[in-house]
Amino acid sequence: MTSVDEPARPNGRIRDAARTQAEILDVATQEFARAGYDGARVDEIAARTRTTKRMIYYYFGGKEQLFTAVLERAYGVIREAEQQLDVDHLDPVAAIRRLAELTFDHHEQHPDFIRLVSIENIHGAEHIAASEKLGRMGSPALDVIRRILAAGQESGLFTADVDAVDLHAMISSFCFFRVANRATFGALFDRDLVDPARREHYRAMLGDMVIAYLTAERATG
Amino acid sequence: MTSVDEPARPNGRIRDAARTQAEILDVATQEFARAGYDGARVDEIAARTRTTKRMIYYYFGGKEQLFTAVLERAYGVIREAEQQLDVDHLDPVAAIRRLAELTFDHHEQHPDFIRLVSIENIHGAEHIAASEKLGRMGSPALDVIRRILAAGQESGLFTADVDAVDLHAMISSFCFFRVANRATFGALFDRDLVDPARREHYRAMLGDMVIAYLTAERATG
DNA sequence: ACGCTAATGTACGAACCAGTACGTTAGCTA
DNA sequence: TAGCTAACGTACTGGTTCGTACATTAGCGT
Repeated sequence: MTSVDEPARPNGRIRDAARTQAEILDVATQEFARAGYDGARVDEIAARTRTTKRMIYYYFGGKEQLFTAVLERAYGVIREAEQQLDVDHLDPVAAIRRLAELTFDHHEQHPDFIRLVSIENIHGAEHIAASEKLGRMGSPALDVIRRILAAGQESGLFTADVDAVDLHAMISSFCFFRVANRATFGALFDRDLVDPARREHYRAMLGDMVIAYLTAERATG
Repeated sequence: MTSVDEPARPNGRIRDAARTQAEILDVATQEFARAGYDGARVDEIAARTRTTKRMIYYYFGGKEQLFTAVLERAYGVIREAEQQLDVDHLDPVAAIRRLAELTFDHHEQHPDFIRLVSIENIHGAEHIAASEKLGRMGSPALDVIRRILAAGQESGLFTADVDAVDLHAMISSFCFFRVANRATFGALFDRDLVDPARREHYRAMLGDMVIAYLTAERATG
């Protein structure tokens, strides 16, 4: 199951704080995403690591703090992906489409992240509030949107009355819904929103939607 | 707290199966929405009704079936609202906007419903799968969208390559996200998506987005 | 008025689960 | 190589929580 990458030590345990912590976080991410906060079992997380429950409390303090740490890491990943984005050489329309597609791709590739965010919302974002790290963590995507939006609006190409935060909400909502509500939507409407065969269709649909909204002809007033 | 609407019977308990069941469903809806499926407490639900835990098991069988019953009722409410919709006298553009606004309003007015759906998605829609009622329950909104879309596409007014299910997903995603992710979005970006002061702005934004997408000028292909 | 059953209440049990007290050892440092 | 401490393991507990066995009664039908 797990790839053998530890130096073949005959029997005794190997001490590696960093690896133990990372392993706990990996398994905890899966377990929380699988069952929700209250449905997740600390014992189950421990059982699926090479260490014991004792270490979860040793390193993280408790179930609440463990979930917070899981969230912090998950948000860190998307922030990193956003930082890779380089659209300064593109015109506003292409740049927005590129940004939307990056969000689309990331959400699709990280369904566990989506589930964690859904779970955190059920609990009123109390873990985000309790985390210093998440408060400080800005959003590179927002900065990018701000720049693109300014350029597009100044040139008269973008006619919509939105700011960066609202546009980010619009893009995220489509990407998020598709992954988060896959189960109920599929059960009720018999359509798998994450079917690979429909992936390009939805990816284009998102871009078309955002561009159409931003560039639509509007009554002057 | 609760309005006094029972016939002032001096002391003894009053037997009313329908009222007892309805009361259990009301409280269970709140409790599940508050804490999630596993976070919800059967004892807590019982304590907040005028009956006892025994009756929950008597009428519903167990926690799982209770949650299923809660979901069935919640979906029933939105289906009913959708059936009130009458847009046959409107042109396609106005009709779509009306439909989008109805979805927007219903989502905003029923945050508990949104939370229940989020919770159900965390659990892979297993309760919907277990419910016969929810399988049979169609979607009036989908029928309406189908009719509007056909009219709009035939007249050449709508240029987008979407069917009713996809358009429903697009509209829902914006309405759903705004309510479902209010907590995390607010915590991270310091913007309350459900702030009443911004309500009209987002309502218009949704309509503009959908209309712009449907009517955008497209390269003929 | 009488009995029958749906409806209701009480008290309890068994399993589960987060968290901890206590004991052990790897491996670095002087 | 002695000793020190961070890293780790085992075994347990106390409270919680779903579910049920058993007892009771309201109120309808006849």
